[in-house]
Amino acid sequence: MTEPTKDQKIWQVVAAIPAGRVASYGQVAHMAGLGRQARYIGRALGKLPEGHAIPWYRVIRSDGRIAFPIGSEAFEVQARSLREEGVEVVNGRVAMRRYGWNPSVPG
DNA sequence: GTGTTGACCCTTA
DNA sequence: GTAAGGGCCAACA
Repeated sequence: MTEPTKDQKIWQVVAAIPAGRVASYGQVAHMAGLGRQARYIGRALGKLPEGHAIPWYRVIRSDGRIAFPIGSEAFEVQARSLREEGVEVVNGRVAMRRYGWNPSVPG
C-alpha cells in the first residue's frame, strides 16, 4: 500500500468539506500538509479525472471570491453548485463569514 | 540545466 | 470596503 500522493491527499481534504460549507485554497493546502503551496491545490483540482466525486466547487479564494473570472463557464458552474447547497453567492463572492468551513465546528 | 506559468496568499496603500 | 505589488513553490516547455 503506497502512501497517498499529494493530489490524492488534496482530494481527500476537499471531499471532507461538508455540503453547504466552503474552504479556501490555503486552508486545504494546510490541511493536506502542503503548507503554503496553495497554488498546488488549483493544479491538483485541474488534474481531477472524469467520474470523480470531488466537490471542487467548495474551494474558493481566501477573500471569499471564486477563483474564476465572473461570467466564465467554470464560474457559473461553481456558483450554481454552491447555491444548490445553500451557499449564497453574490457578485462572484461567498460570505465566508457564515459559510466558511471550520473543522472544529462541523455543520 | 534555465525560464515561464499558475483555479494563490499576504502586506500595504 | 477594494486594488496593486511582491513572494512562495511545484509543474511544464
